[in-house]
Amino acid sequence: MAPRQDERIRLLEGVRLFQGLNAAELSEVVGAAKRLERKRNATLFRQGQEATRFFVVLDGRVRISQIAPDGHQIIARYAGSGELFGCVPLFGGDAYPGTATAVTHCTSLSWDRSTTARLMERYPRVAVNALHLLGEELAQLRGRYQELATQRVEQRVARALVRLVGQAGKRVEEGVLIDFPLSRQDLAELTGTTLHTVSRILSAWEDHELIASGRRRVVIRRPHDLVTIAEDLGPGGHTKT
Amino acid sequence: MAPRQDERIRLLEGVRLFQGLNAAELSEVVGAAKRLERKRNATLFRQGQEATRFFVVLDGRVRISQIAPDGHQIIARYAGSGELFGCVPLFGGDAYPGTATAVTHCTSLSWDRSTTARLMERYPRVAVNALHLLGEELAQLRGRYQELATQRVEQRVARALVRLVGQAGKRVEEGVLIDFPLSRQDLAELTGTTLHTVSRILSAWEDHELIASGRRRVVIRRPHDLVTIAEDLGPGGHTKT
DNA sequence: CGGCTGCTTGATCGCTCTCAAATGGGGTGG
DNA sequence: CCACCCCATTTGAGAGCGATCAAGCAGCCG
Repeated sequence: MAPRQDERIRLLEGVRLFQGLNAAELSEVVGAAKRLERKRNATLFRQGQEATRFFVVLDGRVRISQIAPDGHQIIARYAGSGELFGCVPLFGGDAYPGTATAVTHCTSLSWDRSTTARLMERYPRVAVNALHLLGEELAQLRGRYQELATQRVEQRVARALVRLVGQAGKRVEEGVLIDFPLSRQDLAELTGTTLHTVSRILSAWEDHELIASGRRRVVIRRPHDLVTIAEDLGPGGHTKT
Repeated sequence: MAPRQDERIRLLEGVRLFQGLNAAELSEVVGAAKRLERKRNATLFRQGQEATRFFVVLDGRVRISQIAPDGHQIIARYAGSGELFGCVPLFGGDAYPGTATAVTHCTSLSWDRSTTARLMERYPRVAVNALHLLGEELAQLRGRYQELATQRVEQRVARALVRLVGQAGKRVEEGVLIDFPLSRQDLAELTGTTLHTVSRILSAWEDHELIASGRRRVVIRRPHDLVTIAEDLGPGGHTKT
């Protein structure tokens, strides 16, 4: 196999949507894709735009946010390497429900609507994979929904950070760094609260040396204790020490 | 075609998961299904159980609820005729994420895991339909998530009722009745609040003759005004008259 | 070095939860 | 058919979480 092709295949190696396809098929899939590079803070697509393509992150991180008619904005999720976003064309939707922004410099592959349809038709395995991935996303969202409906802000922020550690945690000497720019405002939009409340919570945690944070930067110094806060059950005893 | 077969097909006529299948195929699908009848308040499956089957509602209404470790319960949704529930086997999940309860006497069809897989393999159209339906559910949930994150309780309750009117609204002389037993507690679990708060809100609406309600019963007398409350933007002016 | 953007912190308000108790409608069993 | 009891609902009082309003501060980039 040509080294050129080999390299191309490697791009999609970790992408679960294409799991089960062989080298030749993967190569074909990559061939049909458009590679896109975006620098930090650039927009990939906007909420309400016609959904012409769906994307896979190759490198970097992308923020998916939604804005309500009343101006309130929320962050639906962050997508990192190997993850899908803008999957509307996969299931025949019309417009993108959110806006995708590059949080770091990032590269992605994307396919247009008809190519997407053709791929799923030719390789039913892709459709099944898509079904699985969508199912997982649904499960995730259900969990977050329940969280939002039943838990206090502090707990929600803790959980959000725990999830982010899983997605983008990087060991540094102080602890575990969330490896992309993350402001208080971002955390607020991720957990359904205000930047003021997030700031107060992080300040309190900083006092307890649970985290170390700065401008758009969060390091978890004692992940285990954060998990404890995240999982703390019931409105009973809020033992914070 | 035998009238027997004809009748069986009719069962799945409105079910979008099987859209595109011809009569013979539909008949086969029905043949592989297990018919299940449950009376009011009976359980179809419980949260955490191994997900062995997936279901389609033929008649009646089913409540899907989730309970958190801390005891807080939420209602994920209500499923009516033609809708799917317990779709975990469709996308290879493990256990049911919620509990399904018959809210009214109801009948359903269900298929086991292997039959499901076989159906999707034999009729790729079914897999694609499933993808579409799941996509819609995801979009719905995203909307409700944003709602929960950004709106006041009164607005959320109004929206929940508006949705329920769409799903189960029935014209009666006073207005539009939500056509299944619906308690204050149910509405609270549907909107992420408490039954007390819901009770107060409904009482206020009742005073304004916007609704008429009773024990597990809600009639919307002025749907248009309810929609106004539901869509009322911004924290600006809460003009309630 | 200057201005912008993100962060902190105080003060206050009010929505909503919590706790408590009373009321009443409806279904059930005798 | 009636009486009783259970359960849904209502309503009050009070507390508190978190939003809102309002400044001031400090990195960082240009």
